[in-house]
Amino acid sequence: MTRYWIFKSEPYEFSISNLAECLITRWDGIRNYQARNFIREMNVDDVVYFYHSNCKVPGIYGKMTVITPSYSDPTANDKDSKYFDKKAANLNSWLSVDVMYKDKYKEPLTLHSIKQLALGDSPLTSKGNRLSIIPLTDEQYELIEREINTLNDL
DNA sequence: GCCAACGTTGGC
DNA sequence: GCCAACGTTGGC
Repeated sequence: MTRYWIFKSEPYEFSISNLAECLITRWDGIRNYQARNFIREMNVDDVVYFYHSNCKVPGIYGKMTVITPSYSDPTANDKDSKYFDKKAANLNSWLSVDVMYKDKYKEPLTLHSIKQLALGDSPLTSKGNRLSIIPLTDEQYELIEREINTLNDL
């Protein structure tokens, strides 16, 4: 069963353009239990939208796919990593997946536009949302995908 | 830069 | 186990 997700990143840290260059990256440094539990549910070929947060125009800027099952996030136990967690209980305290670049949109789907869609309840559009990994229902995915395709003549 | 919302921490 | 204080996220 293919599932659909949104991953957030601050573009100053890592952007869709960075991913378009390196093509494959490990999505690591997630240090929130709810987000970690979502990573655990991921499967190869899951579809992920790349969301730019904390920037001038927040929104969905591209697409990627999950290319590995979840695995222990090596940065949690790496003293030299900025994501080092000295309290991490064990190797599986935190999880990563690898993702592969798929698309970078000429016209991003802005948060403003997303709020016009009838997504229903989602951490994406609720106030004060800080969740960096957000699951989408099939219906939410369809709405978003259709809007992006319209915007980009896909 | 402001500040609301939320997760985490730590004293009790 | 409660909850106030604190730190961080992220839209505006």
